[in-house]
Amino acid sequence: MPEERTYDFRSVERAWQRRWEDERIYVARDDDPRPKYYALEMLPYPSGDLHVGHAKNYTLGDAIARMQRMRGYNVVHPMGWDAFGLPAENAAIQRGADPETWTRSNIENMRRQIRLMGTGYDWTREFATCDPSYYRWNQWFFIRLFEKGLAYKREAPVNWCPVDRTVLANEQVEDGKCWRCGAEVERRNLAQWNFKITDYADRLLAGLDRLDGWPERIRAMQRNWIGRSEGVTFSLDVENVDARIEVFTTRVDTIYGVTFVAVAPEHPVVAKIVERFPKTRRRIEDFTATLRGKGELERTQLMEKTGVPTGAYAINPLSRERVPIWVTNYVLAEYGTGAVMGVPAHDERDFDFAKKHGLSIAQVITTPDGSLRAPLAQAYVEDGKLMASEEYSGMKSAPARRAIAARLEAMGRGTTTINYRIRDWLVSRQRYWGTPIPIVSCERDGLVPVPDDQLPVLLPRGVAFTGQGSPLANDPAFVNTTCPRCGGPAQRDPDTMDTFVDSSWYFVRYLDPHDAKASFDRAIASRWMPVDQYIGGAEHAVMHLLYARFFYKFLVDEGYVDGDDEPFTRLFNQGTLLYGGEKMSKSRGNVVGIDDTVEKYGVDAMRLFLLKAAPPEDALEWTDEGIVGRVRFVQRVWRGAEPLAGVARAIPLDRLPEMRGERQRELVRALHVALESGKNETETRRFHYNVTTAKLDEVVNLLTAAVREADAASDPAVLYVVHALPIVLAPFAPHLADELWSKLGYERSVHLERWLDPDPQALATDAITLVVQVNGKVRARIPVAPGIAEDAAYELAMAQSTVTAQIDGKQVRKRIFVPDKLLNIVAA
RNA sequence: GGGCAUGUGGCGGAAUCGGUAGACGCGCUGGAUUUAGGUUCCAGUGGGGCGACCCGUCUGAGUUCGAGUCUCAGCAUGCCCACCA
Repeated sequence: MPEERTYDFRSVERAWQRRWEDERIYVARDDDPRPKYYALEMLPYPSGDLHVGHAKNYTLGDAIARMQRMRGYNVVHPMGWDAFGLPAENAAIQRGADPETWTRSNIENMRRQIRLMGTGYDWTREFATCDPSYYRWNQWFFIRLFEKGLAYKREAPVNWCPVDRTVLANEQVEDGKCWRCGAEVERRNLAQWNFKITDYADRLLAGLDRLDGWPERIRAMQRNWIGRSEGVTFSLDVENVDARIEVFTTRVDTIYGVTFVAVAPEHPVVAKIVERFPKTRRRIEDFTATLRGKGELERTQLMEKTGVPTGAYAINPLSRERVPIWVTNYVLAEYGTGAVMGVPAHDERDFDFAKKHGLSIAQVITTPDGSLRAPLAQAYVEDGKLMASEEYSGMKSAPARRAIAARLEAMGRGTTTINYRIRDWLVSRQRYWGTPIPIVSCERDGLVPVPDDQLPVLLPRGVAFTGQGSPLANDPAFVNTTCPRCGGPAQRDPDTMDTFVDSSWYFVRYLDPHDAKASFDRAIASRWMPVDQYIGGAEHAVMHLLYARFFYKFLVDEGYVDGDDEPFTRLFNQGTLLYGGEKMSKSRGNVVGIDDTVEKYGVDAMRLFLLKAAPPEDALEWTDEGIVGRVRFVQRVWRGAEPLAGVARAIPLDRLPEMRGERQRELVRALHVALESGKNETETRRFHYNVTTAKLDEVVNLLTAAVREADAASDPAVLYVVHALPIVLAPFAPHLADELWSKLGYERSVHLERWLDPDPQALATDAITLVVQVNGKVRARIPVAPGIAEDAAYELAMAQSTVTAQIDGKQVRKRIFVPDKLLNIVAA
């Protein structure tokens, strides 16, 4: 039996959600004259059901978008679906579900749940990346990249996940394991499509310096991933073999300490040496066999450093010494040149290897004071002073590097080189549920792009999901086609694109989502870009966020969008939601559902809890008790304000009300403290609305007390706060705010109102508390008038027994006076 | 091993600048109201002491009139990177 004054959140919340959509209050217009603000949460994958962990992410984005809208911005806040991907296809294999049907029904459910949370999205911009009208432009951009030489197909050792049965990009291998399923990744030689992200390495790095609206942690992770290192690449002749070995080193100052050359088993020189020295063939092949199929993790980290001598020798170009060439497991074929100079005295890895295989160790760097002498117990890897290095002996490392680099360059043997750890983005996937790669392979014409007017290359329906081989490769009707150039028989590429391609430009498509003639309109996109506030978890630090930055630079370079080539001006990393101490996730089985929570406690209570419990960047523990406090808050607001709803219409909020006494002053001040907090948290982009909502508690607590007074209904200050309250609540508890606002007699939604500016006069106080310290310890708090002079304050302080008792008999040495705040008396 | 964070009551957390430590909420305790009350209202709630007081922000040093805040060292936790030559 609901009591008269109980706020019935169930019916109220649903009614407002309907009205907001009917009135299209979140639809952003391109021609709106107000300054634009693009708020965006990372594109969700429609996995099925939302839990309150998702709600945490969307609630923050929604509060920011609502706040900025009320602060006078033309806000665009879109939502859509990252709809391609493996789970849909796995459901097809396991349960016979059609991936599209499965995905679409998940989208339906998640859209319903997101609406249930009352988030103010502009649904007119919604799309799913599996819509042909979207992925068509994936294909179109793929061809543009291909034309510029930025998409290329190449056979190389790649990461293969045996469980998901597809290749993976380097970024998608974590600790040698597949980022999705955790299976140990294998190495395979396959011909695959790559995007040349390495061409953008320096710009991706330089751009990070400008992104001061990004968490430093994410920038550091990207810098680390790109991994720029400066050094020298030089070549060594191989004795009696017609070949040279190129090596890359950042420590060319240690070149006189080279005692061996280590090469990766895949290095081409190995074949030439084997040809020249057939007796070593067996040994090398046996060794290589032990490594075959082993992932990079196993080869480079789990296994001990090992190797076999090839029997050949390389010549140090400066010292002319001959040093043995070894095939080893610790040199990566893909990084640098696939070969390194071995300097055991000054490199830990080389030291270990030399010790194990009895290779000599030649010290060529000593400490600046020259005290360090062989035999070395471990590698000395610091810079120092050169020794045993001919004319360079005695030089410091840094100048020696420059001098030796110049000498090698003059000899025509070397160049200074910048090497990057990042590798090209491998985008082919041997799976069905993704964007088909729009390239046809013709025996005569080679790789031919599908003409633009034949896009999209549609995913065929009704293919068989056997779990054996790629569905597209097994479908002759799809694969067999004619060459667009010569008309002869040709084959379609049977692979689909990495779904990270889909999410690399979706944020631009939102701005012109229904364009059938182009990916998006240049003028419209340029008006809205870049994204002003991007919100998402840190798990995409070196995947999505790096790919999207690369892709957007390409879009700007090619003139598809004008303006800065960084797409996300500011990035906010949400903390995860924990439940029972663990991250809330479906796979852990510790989820708290949205539907149940909303039904039991209400949307606004859920939103307020998620905002209030912790700063948004921190991990937050969900508790069923904690949300009860927010349910109480919602009810308290209603019980406090609603009874006064009919008393007065249209209280002016642009000026302060008459305040009859200190209680009224305090109440109005509390409101303005909350307004100021909301403003500051938004402007500084800290978004610590946990503090702002705490200030709202104080307002409501004071209001509840004031309303109990007999004359509350005729008190201008109380009525002023009642009328202002919906505005300050609106970004955080949007339904409660609008319900109260309409009860107060206003026709238009409160979300179309202006946020109120905190009034300095309301924030000012006419009595302040002066803290009196003796030797830094608080001894008294005296109420004083603002602006009190030091001498007057001192006199008041010395009238306090708690102060004089501490000074008792001591000499006052010093007085520290902070106006209106503190007086510290130093006595000894 | 390297890098970056973080460390405050029983719990989540507050505390622009170095200036009243613990706002606000949960929980707990006591009281009120109610036929009843799991989501009502009020009050109290860092520890110690009867007490004017003493102690207290991971530990230890330091700077300062004054340190949760700054510096150094250590410990703990979390995240990221980890044979990249």
